[in-house]
This record gives sequence, structure tokens and C-alpha cells, in this order.
Amino acid sequence: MKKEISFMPIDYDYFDWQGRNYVKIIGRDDKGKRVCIVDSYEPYFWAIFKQDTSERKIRELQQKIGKIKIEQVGRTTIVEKTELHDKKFLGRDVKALKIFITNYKDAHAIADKIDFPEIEARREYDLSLITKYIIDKKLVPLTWHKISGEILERDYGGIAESLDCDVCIKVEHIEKADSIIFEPKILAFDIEADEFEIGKGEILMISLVSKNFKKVLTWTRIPKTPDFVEVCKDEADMIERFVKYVKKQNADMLVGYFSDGFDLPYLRARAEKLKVKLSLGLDGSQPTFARGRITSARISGIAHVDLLRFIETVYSQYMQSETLGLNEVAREFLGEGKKDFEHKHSTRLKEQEWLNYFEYNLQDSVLTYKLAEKFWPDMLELCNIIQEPLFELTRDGMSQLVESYIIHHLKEYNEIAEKRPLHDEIEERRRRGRYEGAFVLQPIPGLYENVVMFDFTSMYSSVIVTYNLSRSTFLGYKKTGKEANEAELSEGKVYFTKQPGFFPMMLEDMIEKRKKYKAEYKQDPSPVKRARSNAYKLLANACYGYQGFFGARYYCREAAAATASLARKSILATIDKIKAAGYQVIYSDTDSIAFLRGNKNKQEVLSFLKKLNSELPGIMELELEDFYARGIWVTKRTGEFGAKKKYALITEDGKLKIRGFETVRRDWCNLARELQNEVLLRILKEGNEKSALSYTKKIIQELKARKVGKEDIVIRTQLKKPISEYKAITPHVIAAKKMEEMGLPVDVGMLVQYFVAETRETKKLVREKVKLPEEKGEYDINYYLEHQIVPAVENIFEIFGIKKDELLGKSQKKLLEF
DNA sequence: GACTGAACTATACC
DNA sequence: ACGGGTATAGTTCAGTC
Repeated sequence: MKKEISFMPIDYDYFDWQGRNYVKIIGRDDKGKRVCIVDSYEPYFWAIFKQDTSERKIRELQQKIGKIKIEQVGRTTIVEKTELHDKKFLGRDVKALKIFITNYKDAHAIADKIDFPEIEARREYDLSLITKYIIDKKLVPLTWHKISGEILERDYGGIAESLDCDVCIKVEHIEKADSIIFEPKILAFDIEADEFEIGKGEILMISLVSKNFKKVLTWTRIPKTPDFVEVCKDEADMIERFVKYVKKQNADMLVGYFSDGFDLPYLRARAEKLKVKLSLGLDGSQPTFARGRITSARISGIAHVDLLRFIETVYSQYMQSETLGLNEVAREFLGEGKKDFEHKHSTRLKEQEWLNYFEYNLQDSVLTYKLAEKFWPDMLELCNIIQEPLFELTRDGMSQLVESYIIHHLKEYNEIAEKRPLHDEIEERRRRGRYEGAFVLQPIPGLYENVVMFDFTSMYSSVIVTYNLSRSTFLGYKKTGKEANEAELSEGKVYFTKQPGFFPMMLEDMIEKRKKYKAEYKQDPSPVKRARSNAYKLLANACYGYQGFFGARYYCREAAAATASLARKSILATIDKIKAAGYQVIYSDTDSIAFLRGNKNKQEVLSFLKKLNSELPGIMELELEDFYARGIWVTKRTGEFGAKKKYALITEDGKLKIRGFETVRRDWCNLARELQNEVLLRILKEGNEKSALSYTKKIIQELKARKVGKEDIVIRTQLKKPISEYKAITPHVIAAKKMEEMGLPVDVGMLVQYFVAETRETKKLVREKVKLPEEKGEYDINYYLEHQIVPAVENIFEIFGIKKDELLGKSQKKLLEF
């Protein structure tokens, strides 16, 4: 029976049937029905001929290649047909053979057989089948399509019968459809267990939250169970009921927080031990765990999203939170955190504590659900733009996002995709070492009035576009006859053609779209418009890093180094122009310049900015970051030179912008951070140091009088590797060791907390005085004075000629007082 | 045992 | 291995006298 439906593709998978590849996509129709579509796919890859290969030779090889056959166990793969095409490869015109094969799994093996001397390269056999399918059939993830085809019942080994779907269709025709709002069914979940080590303890409870559904499953019996709690027979029964609820909820997305690394591996381990099936997949399959840098848990037919991984790549660089834990992240994005609960072993929990535990567990899922809703527009837009499925997209790092975007847009340039570098090549690239990066101007320490900050909009991206810097436009280290863009590197000059390359063109397109959607968003602020604008911004900003990344298909060290070089040249020239116009330049870092307005008014500064812009090449653009009432730059701890990457500014309406100071560093205690923040605020607001000084003295007195609470003297430092791998045993390593001895969970990536305590004997090393916050002991007044408080404010007061002794209340005359 | 510079470590800026 | 380089600063380590 024929059928035509609207289709929103969500989860992509493929299978083999009679030796051939088929793609199976789960999604929704416009009535909310769950739909599975099955489509055939004709896999192929490319063989590129060397420039001077004769037509006769090409035909001869085409014949030979057409007869290639590979016998595998239970499968024979043959070259089905070949087509000769005029294509581009790294910007060059090439003749390439499109080689169709019967099974993509053998693409690599067949490519290996095509090792004729006339073949320059074999490409695109290392792309995933799903990626190639999306490119060729234009079935873009999370975009509405019109699909027509035959309803499937018993074909392909009974795939339709075993699937929990409303309808299954064998695709005959795909076309794009008008976009209508799609609200995915989101189901969030979270587990609680006694032990942190995967599978070691029992799972005590599992919470599930979707739009109108909240539940906690447990097997603990307490006298009065709240309505949202469902008591199961035992742990095994609880896991089985969890699976049932997931099925019943009929979700498009199953969302967890660190669920790739904790919840799903834990569930798998317990299910295995208890001999129950964790059949979460729509086809009844159990989650599969793909090993990568981080293991990913895939559930067939449902997009499992681990929000933590998406947040790490997409949001973390713009976030205020000091950790990416659910509590802080939820507080930042939702204004609501986790429930308070003191973790104890389940055997020691009292009745009321169980009630709190259930609520705590439920709240984690509630937060995860709300975050998923909040981030949905971003996931949707990125899927549409990058064209990779949600599961992959939410796990990709920045370079992979850029690379996927490139690969899905190459056809607009008739380009064949470059291969992924192999291990040896990556090693070689890494051996080439670093190249010179950004320019940072050393500031002259002081308190300044009327500071102006200019910065270049997306500087590195606009340099890449303006000077056409990329792998395929790179001409080499020697000047050829033609006119070319040049850049000076430490190893010599490099040249890039002026003939536009696909990489800079794609980037220019991203920048234009970002501008367009940003303007649209300002006109009509909606989460979708914001998400679209942000997605292009994210991608555009990552393109520079991509070209310098040794794992990239389109890696080009020269292009990356030239980008940094031309950016340096550009900002230095701009600094000179600002100076020549009579302004005093205070500071500059990479793409920003701070200078004093002096006796000029704001309008004059703005028209000067306009003039500067008219002189900039290509798409480079300088903009006003802001006007500031005051700004402060300090010296380095050692020496009298100005410290780079460390300053504080205040706008005319009193908003602080603090960079680099201890205040913004999480590895300093709150006491020092809050004091420094207050000191900076007072000085910048009042224009002098007087009240800041008395405030500092007050805090020092409180410290000396032991009036400071423990929470303000705790130092938090991240454990970046396993304890055993540390060469230097630092205070935070000692704290981690102590935690381990006490049986507390110690994981790589965690923030270790400790304070420096007073000891009877005078100890030389800080680490000998380390205590955990829960340990008894008084803080070491001298340590906090000399190593936290004084260093945090010393350099600031030094600007006013105030020395350390005066801060500490010791008699000392101000040197600069006359 | 005190001193000193190098090494190691964490974190921030853009 | 899973974007780049630039920069500050604390603590320990290893060598010297």
C-alpha cells in the first residue's frame, strides 16, 4: 500500500539485508505518530586520477576497477558500476571515478585494491554511511520532509514487526517540506546508587521526568510513600519497570546528565548482574556503548543525549559557572539548583532521609528535563545547519562540528572530501610544534580615567576570509608569478592564492548568516532566532582553531600561523594609528585595544572609529566594545612591569568587568576573591584607594581574630589526572589522597577542597598543613595572610604607593606622599 | 639546612 | 587525539653552597 507522510527524522541507523546496506530512520509525522522509514543506499567512494592521465588509460582502469570483487565470510562485495566525473579536490580540477559498491562495509578493502600508479588518491570511504546518506539523499536531521513509499510489513527480515513504531515505510521519494514547529518528546532520567564505581553498589532509585510525568522508582519500603514514588519488588524489578516506563513514555529523546559516563553504564552493569534485559531500544535492543575518547551510549530508535557533553562543547566557554556540575549549570541557566541532601550509605538512611532522597533524585531529572527544553532550540538549529543527527551532534567536539559542517556543504563546491589523517600523519603534524600566536601589549600599571575599548569583530575569522587562508589556497613558501596574499612566519614568508577557496568562502557565508540572524533576532527576539545566530557564531569562531588542529581533515599549519601573523600585523597597525591620532594606548590583547579618551568626546572617538574602519581591508571590522569610566592595570608579582591579561574596568553605570584577577580564579579562597573584588569595586567607583584600604584592614583584622568562616578559606583545585600520575605532590594532591583514605569518591576532573591548617610544629611545605574541610583544626592565619590576602590586593595598592606593611598595620610611611 | 631557579601544575584571556 | 597560542602565579623539586 502506498503512503505519503510528513516526516521529521530523528534517529539514524543502518542495517544489512542480503549483503546490501539499508538506512533505517526513526522519527515523527505531523500527527505525532512514531514513524520508521527504510531506504536503500547505493554506497560509493572516489578514485582521483593524476593530472596527466590519458583518456585511454582512464577507460582501461575503469574497466579493471569495474571487475573488483571481495569475498568476505558470508558476503561478497563487488564494484557495481563506475562513473567518470569532473570534480574538484582541494580546489583543483580533477577527473575522478565514482565507484559504486554493493556494501559500504567493504569500501576500505576495495579502495585498498585500487592502488594503480595513475590514481592520485582514493577518498570518502572513511565517512560514516549515515553522513553520506544524508548528503546524497538530502534527508537533513530535524527538518520536515515529505516522504512517499510503500508500507512495510514483513520485508527485510521482519524489521517492521520487531519495531515499536506506528508505521514503517519503504521510501521511494523524499522532498523538503514546509517547516512547522516540532516539539520533541523529551524524557529525562537520573539514577542514585550506593557506590560511585560503576556497578559496584545497588541502584537505589531511578527518576523519570517528561512533560506531564514525574516518577521515582525504588525498591525501598518506607511507611509513608509519596505519590510520585513507585515501590518495586527489588532492584531487578525496578530496572524492568524503568524500561517499561521508557517505552510507555514514547520519547524522541532520552536525556541524562553525565549519563554516557554514569547512569547508563551503571544500569547496564546492574542489569547484567541481575540478569534482566535493559531493552530500551525501539527494536528491543540494549544500549550499545561505542568506545571513543569518551564512551557514548546509543539506544536504537531514541536519541540518547548526555547534556553534559553538549554543554561542554557548546556553552562552557561562555559560562560563568566554575564547574559543569548539574547544580551550578542549572543555577546559571534556570535559576534553580539541586535539592540539598547529605549523601549517606543507604543502610544508614532514616525514613525522613529517604523521603528527601526521593525528592533529590526527582529534582535532578526535573533540572535535566528543563535544561533539555532550554537547549532544544540550539540542538535543533545545530542539527539543521551542520546536518548531522542529534546523537552524534551532541557528542561532537568543536573541531568535529566544524568538520561535519564542511563535509555536508562540500557539494556546493563540487569538492571531494579530504581523508581523515592517519596515526602517523597526526604524529608528524604534532612534531611540527607550535607557531607564534597573538600579540599582547604590556600595559603600564595605573588607574586610568575614560578608557575606550575597541575590538575586531570575529578577528581571526575575518582574517581568514580577507586573506583567503586555507589548505586548498596555500601556494607554498616561494613566490610564484601570480599575485598572492602573503604572511610572514618565523620560518619565512608564505603565500596564498587570491582565487577564493571553499574554506574561506564557507566561513564568509557563516559570518554573513550570523550577521543576518543576529539582526533578525534583534528585530524579533525568539529562542529560535537566537539559537540560529549563536550556532553560526560558534562555528565561525571555531574555524581558526580547526585549521590549526592536528586531527583535522583540512589541517593547514601555515594557514593557521598566517592567520595569527596577519592578525598581529593588523592590530599593531591599528595601535599605531590610534597613537598617531593623539590617544594614549594602554593595553591590547589579540583583537582588542584599550586607550584613553583624553580630552576628546565620545562622538569624536566614534567618528575616528569610522575612519579606521574605512581603511581596513576585506571584511575586517573594528567596533566599539564600550566606554569605561575608569580602568586599572597592575604590575606582575615579580618585577615592576605591567601584568598582561589582568585588568578591571567599570562602565559609567557602575558595571564591573574584571579579567584575570584572583577574583575570577576558582583556585583562590573566597575570602581573598571577595576582598579583591570589593577593593577593585571601591577604587574604580571612587577613583581613589581610601575606603578600599580601610576595608582591607578590617578584613585582615577579622582574619587575625579567627572570625572568618571555614567556607571562606577553603581552596578548591581541580584534580586533572589520577593521583599516581602527579610528579609534584601539591596541596590538592594531598587533599585528594586524604579523601581516598577516608573512602570518599575521588575522580579525575573533580574539584578537590581543602584548607591550610595551623600545626604545632612549624612545617615548611604547604602540603604538610593541608586538611579537608570536614577535618578539625584552625586555619593558619599566617598562610592566609601571606599567601592569599596580601597577594590578592598588594599589587593593587602598590599603584597608590601603599606597601604591604601598611596593609598589615605595621608603621610605615607612604613613600609617595608629599 | 638555606637558597634558587627549573619544573610542574592550575587557571585565565582572547 | 578529539580547537589554537599567550600569560600569570603558586608549590614542589633538585641542585648549589
